[in-house]
Amino acid sequence: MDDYDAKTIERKWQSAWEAEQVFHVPNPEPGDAPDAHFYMLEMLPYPSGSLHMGHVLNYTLGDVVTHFRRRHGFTVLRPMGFDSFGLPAENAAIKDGGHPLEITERNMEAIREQMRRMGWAIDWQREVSAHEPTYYRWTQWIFLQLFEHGLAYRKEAPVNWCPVDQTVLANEHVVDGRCWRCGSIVEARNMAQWFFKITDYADALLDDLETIDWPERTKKIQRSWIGRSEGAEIIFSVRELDLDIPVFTTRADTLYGATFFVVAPESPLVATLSEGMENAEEVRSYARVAAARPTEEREQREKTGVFTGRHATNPVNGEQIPIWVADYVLMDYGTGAIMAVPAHDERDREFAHEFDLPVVQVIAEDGTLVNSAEFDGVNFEEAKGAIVASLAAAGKGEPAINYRLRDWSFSRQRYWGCPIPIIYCEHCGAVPVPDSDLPVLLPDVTDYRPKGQPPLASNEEFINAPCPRCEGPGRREADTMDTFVDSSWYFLRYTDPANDQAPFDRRVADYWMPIDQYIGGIDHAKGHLLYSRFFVKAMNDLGLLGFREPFQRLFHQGWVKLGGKRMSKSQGGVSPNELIDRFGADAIRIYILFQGPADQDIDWTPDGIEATVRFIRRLWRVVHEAAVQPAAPAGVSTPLARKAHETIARVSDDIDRRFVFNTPIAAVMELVNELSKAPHDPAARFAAETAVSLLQPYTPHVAEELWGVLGHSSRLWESPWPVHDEAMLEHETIELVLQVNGKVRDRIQVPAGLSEDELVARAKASERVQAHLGGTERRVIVVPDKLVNIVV
RNA sequence: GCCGAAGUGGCGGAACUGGCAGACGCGCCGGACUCAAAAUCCGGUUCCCUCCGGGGAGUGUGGGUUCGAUUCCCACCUUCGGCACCA
Repeated sequence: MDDYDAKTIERKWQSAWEAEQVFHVPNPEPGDAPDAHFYMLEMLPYPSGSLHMGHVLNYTLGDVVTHFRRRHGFTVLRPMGFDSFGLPAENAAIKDGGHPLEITERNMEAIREQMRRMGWAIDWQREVSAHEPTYYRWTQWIFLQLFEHGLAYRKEAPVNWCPVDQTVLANEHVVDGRCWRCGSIVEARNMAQWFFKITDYADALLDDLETIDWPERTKKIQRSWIGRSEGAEIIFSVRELDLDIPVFTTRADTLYGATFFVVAPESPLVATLSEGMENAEEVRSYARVAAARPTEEREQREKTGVFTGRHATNPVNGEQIPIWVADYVLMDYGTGAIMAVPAHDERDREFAHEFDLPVVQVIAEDGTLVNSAEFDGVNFEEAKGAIVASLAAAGKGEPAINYRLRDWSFSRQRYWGCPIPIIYCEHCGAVPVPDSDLPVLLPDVTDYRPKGQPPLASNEEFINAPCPRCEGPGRREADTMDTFVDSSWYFLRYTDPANDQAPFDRRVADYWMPIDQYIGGIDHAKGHLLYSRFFVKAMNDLGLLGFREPFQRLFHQGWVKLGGKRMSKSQGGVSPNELIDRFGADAIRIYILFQGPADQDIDWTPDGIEATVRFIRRLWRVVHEAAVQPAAPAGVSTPLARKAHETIARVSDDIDRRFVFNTPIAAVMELVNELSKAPHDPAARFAAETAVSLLQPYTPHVAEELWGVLGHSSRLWESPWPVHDEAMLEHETIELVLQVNGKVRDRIQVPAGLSEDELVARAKASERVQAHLGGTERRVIVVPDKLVNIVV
């Protein structure tokens, strides 16, 4: 027996898999009989560096599932690609010199090599990269489809501007008022920007969460991000201006308690209302200053505001209430104006307190209305509907729904991204580039540093283009797309990566999709995972796809942390490559999954990797010993044989039903321990085969090698998953737990299947039980084949 | 502030449907082999008490339901995540 040599074994099997393209799966031809197939996908890496241990966990998880499904007879699609456009590569290029393209491709090559060395079962023939024209041509095409159907539009709007990265950010990427990448405080700017109309899909995105198998916490994040709230739109009017101002409220029941009215400083109403008033200048200057206040300051929550001198009519009682301008009212939620009910809203109460405005209670302690005319005594929940109904009859209000979700701003003032295929023409406006002219290639520029305007704007060769409609002079859109656009449809391109007629053939996409198991970090809960759902729904509406959800089942792996922080590429210290050199890929794969439940965070420590190597060496030794034993005669049922069957059952159930990956390793360790204690058991060989076979998804290299040692000429990677014999799980004797008053007093071996009376008799025969049986017996609880509890 | 998740030995964790708390592994202690060490193997390892038979306590804290609670219910504490002037 040679010593276990990870390096040689791993190289050997990796070469075999590569030479035979073992993990490539072809697409079905039209008319093929449907087969059992499975689409396994992990979120694709961003090639701004090389892989870290977080990736190792993510992709090893996917790998175990891939092998497990393959060996259950499924055709498993498990592709890989690169989210290769984006800021980090560009910033790295600016910092260190070099071109983003060079840096990106160098990183991609390093990652491919790492992935090969980890032995992951990937169909490399389907590789896609966001920055390749063959890919982004279709990103542009999909954008144009959305544009032509009104789902992508350009408008001037206040947006989040990162002063360091010199670009606009989506709401999803502003964290605590700061840029999620560089941490600078985000500024509000008014700019013409591109948006996707994700708000059209707010209800669908909400409702269809019921149809997918996702972690509940992720659904909750999406639900609260979409933020649907049901209420009413109610019209307040300003008599002297003959002006109707609608407000949104969820509390129509408190309408009689509205004692003042507030308009957001950004609202166009500020100008209208202050027009001709004595203090017009004061009002406007407050609005100007307040609107320009940095978000951070505005969140201080100290109430400021100014009275306009105007009054609005409360539609329920005709009361004239003062109109204020105050920055605690936001322009981009509801209508940018509110009715204020200081008695029942904390913010309104603070404001009323600050400016000495009247407070009128309209809901009593018991939840019924007071001071509310004919609604007095009505329960507040009922009053909501009743008041809205009565306003609706008078044409002064109607039920309404508001969302906190905003449209997705996706244009970026940076270089390293997908060009937006639009040409601006003086006569024709924003004109789409015809399909036949796609892709609009990202030009090779030398200076791609951000200078307040997008780098492409100063590239004369790129920017000047004739209008596709009138052939007059035009200018190309100089912004590029957010990388989250690229990653909103990559999983579709994998199904048909070489298609040069379309982003994908609908038949093929419909065959593989939706993804059966998606694995990635929960940090994408309200970004990528929401955007992709929107894309799929929109493409379904456009007839490009036959399904409405991309990810049927979702799992979030935990973070691998170092010193309490998430691992990232910028943190040195733990290099998967170095670990592979020292311990081998199999040991690292098993180690990272043995640390605990895969959805839980792991504090990285190298302690115990050695132990994992030790386990593999132990396996190596006992399997070699067992390999010279004769094969077990049929039906042999030694304790070792039963242990093997039990292990098959446990491992299969853990991976399949429970989706846990640490306990199967423990189960196989137990089996190997038993085997090493009984090396000449008639079932020794069977136990060894079982251990190797069950471990194969975790340690595919050494398992394959040992499969050969055990005399198999077949390939383990394509051998059926073992099946346990149910009869072997039944024990002839069981350990009966004996309790007195719920405390364990004894454990005895008894034959399985005894009657309750017989079990009680045996329990009472126990001396240790008898010692605690003083007093009257009140009750006896029997759990057959398990436990007897005598209560005295 | 609102919403959500999690707290188990010295450490990572196991206990799936209310029924033996601590599987498996790390670390540590003792032993075998060895001139010695490494490697390997064997035994022990929740805490406290013990006349060595055993007894008691114990899953963040305090209560409750139950014959029986890591598991269910209530309150609280701590940590982590989401939202946050959203009307």
